[in-house]
Amino acid sequence: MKSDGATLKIEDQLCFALYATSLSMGKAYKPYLDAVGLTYPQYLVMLVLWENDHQSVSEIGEQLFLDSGTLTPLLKRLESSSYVVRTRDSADERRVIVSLTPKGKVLKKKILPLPSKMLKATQCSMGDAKQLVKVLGDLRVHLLESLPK
Amino acid sequence: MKSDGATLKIEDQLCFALYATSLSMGKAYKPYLDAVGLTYPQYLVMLVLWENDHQSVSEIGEQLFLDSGTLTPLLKRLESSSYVVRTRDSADERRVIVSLTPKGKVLKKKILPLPSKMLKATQCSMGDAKQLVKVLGDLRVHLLESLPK
DNA sequence: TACAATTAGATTGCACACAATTAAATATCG
DNA sequence: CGATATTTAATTGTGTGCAATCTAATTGTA
Repeated sequence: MKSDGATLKIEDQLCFALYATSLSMGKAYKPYLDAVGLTYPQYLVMLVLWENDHQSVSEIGEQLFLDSGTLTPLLKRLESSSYVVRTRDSADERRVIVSLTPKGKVLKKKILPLPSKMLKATQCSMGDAKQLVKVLGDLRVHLLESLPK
Repeated sequence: MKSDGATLKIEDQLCFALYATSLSMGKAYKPYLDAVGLTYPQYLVMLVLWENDHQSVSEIGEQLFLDSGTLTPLLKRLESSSYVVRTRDSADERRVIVSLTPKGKVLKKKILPLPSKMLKATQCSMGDAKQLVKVLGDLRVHLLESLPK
C-alpha cells in the first residue's frame, strides 16, 4: 500500500471516472438524438433556447461553458438543419442572435420525454440525481477556480 | 412547478452536470500536462502503460473505453513525442504492442505529484473522492447497459 | 487443407473542444 | 471629436471521439 502506486492507479482516479462516465453518457443519448438529427452538444443548445429564445452566441456559451470556436460551427450546423436561425443584432452588429425556427420549437415536444428516459437509464432516484448534480456542480466550480487566472 | 419546464431545466440535469464537469476537469489538468507536452487522453494512456508496459492497442482501449479510431492517431502522436514505441507482435501480426521508451518511463516520476494536486483542486476529501468514483462507476455501467445491443 | 468467420488495427469522415488570432463594431476617455 | 480600448464573433489549427469501412492475419471447421 505504498502511496506511489496507489495514487497513480487509474481505477481510483476521480478525474478518469468523470471522463469515462461523461463519454458513456454521450453514447447513451446517441440513439435518441440520432432519431432527430442532433448531437449532444447541439441538444444542449436547443435546451438553452427552449428556456429562452433569441440569445447571442456568448450568452449561450456562458450557460454551456463553451466558447465561440465550438459554438459557431455547431450553430451553423443547427441552422442548416433548420432548427435555428442566426441573425445580426441591428442594435449591436457584433452580436449574432440565435432564434428557434418553427421546426425547432416543435422539436421540444418530441424531446420532452428524453430527460426522464435518461434518468431511468442511470438507475438513479430523483433524489440521488439531485444530490449528484450538486456535488458535480461544486466540483466544477472548484476545478475552474483552481485555474491560474 | 409543472413537470414539463422543470424536467427540461438544464441546471437540473445530471447529464449536463457530468458533461460540464468533465470538460472543466480537462481544463484544470491542462496547465500541468502542457508542461510535459501531453493531452489528458494521452496522459491516461501513459497511466495505463505505467501500470503495465507492453500492451496492445485494444488492451489499452478496453481500460480507457476508447476505440482504435481514437487511439491510433493518439498513439502515433505519443510515439512522435518519444514517450512510446509501437511494434508489431511477431506472434500475431495483427497486434500492435505499445511500449514505454526510457523518456516515457522517466516521465512517471515527474507526473507522480499530479493526482494529489488535482484531488486538492477538487477540494474533495479522499473519502468523498472514493465514494464519488464508485457512484460514477455505477453510473457508467448503467448508462452503457442501457444501450441497444 | 481450403475456406468462411472472426479479430485487430488502420483509415476516413464528421463533429466537437479550445487556444490563439483576426476583424469589426462599439464604448470610453482625454 | 478622435484615438484607444474593449467586446463579440469568426477563423484557424490541433487533438480527440466515434461510426463505418477496409485490409490483413488468424482461427475454426468441415
